[in-house]
Amino acid sequence: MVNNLENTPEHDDFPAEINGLRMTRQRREVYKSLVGNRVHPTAQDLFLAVKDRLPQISLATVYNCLEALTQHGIIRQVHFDRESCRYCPNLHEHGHFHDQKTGVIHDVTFKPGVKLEDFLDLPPGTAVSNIELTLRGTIAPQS
Amino acid sequence: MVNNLENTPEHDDFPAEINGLRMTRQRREVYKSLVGNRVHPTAQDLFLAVKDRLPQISLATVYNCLEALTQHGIIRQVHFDRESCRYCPNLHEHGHFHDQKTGVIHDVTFKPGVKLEDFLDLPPGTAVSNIELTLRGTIAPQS
DNA sequence: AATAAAAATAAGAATCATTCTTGATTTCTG
DNA sequence: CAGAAATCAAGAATGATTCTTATTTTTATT
Repeated sequence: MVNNLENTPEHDDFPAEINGLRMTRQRREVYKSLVGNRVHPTAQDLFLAVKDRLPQISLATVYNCLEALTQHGIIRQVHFDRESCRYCPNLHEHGHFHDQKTGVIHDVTFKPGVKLEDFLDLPPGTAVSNIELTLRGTIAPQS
Repeated sequence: MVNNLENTPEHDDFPAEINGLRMTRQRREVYKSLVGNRVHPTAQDLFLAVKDRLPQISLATVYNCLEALTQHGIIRQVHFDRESCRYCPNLHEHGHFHDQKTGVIHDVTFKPGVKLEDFLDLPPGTAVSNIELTLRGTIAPQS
């Protein structure tokens, strides 16, 4: 049988490996669909997007890819209540603002130089390894 | 048939209504189990706790009660990733610190007087109606 | 290049928290 | 008290995610 070249690097300059994770064709397509995407898609969204290029991909594989990418610190999960997980390629520390009118999710950055202790009363001795900040509300139309 | 007195106020001074929500026996027991509880229990946890007093209560009813209490602003839901919802009787604005060693969830308060704009770059015109802040990490043993 | 071992994938079954449906009770209104 | 509305119990249904298994692909070794 013909050797499958699917998982060799392609014409674009996409790396064969990121953070020690081998970039298979599936992982690469999932990742590429996420990077060019500001809407914080769900696994299902990405499944549909990737299907155009890999018609035989399965939803389970998309979940596997997202899990692998997350574990290797290449992407992040975002949670809104108990809705489907959403995924975010923005690795900078940031929160999310969910516009309740439009459903659009905006990244929200911390002001430079701000530390947790500046605005939170943390129990003594706490070492925070992960922050998840979710805001909900509306955005007034700009005049 | 004997009139059912289950839902009349009892010997304790528990109100018959809170925020416009009638306190049925089920809602009262669910709420009481949550108030005396610092561990941010799940619906399942509360179901088991309430069962001691109301052996015939169903899990679905516990969910219904928690939903009603939440809708009326009497308690709050707390989310950790996509784990089961947890419930919190603390209505003050606060976040949660999840100790990854012990699993204990601590309430974390904002320093007095702090405003969101003090530490976040919010899109202009945003009106925030809800904040969810989740921290994960560890707490060093106190010397 | 051939082969064995390891990793990744596809497909669909299984899981599990939550919601929904239905019929019975209970409470409220008049 | 009668009828309407709300609540409840029990179990079925839903839906996102995970798991299982067989197959395919990649890597390591000869």
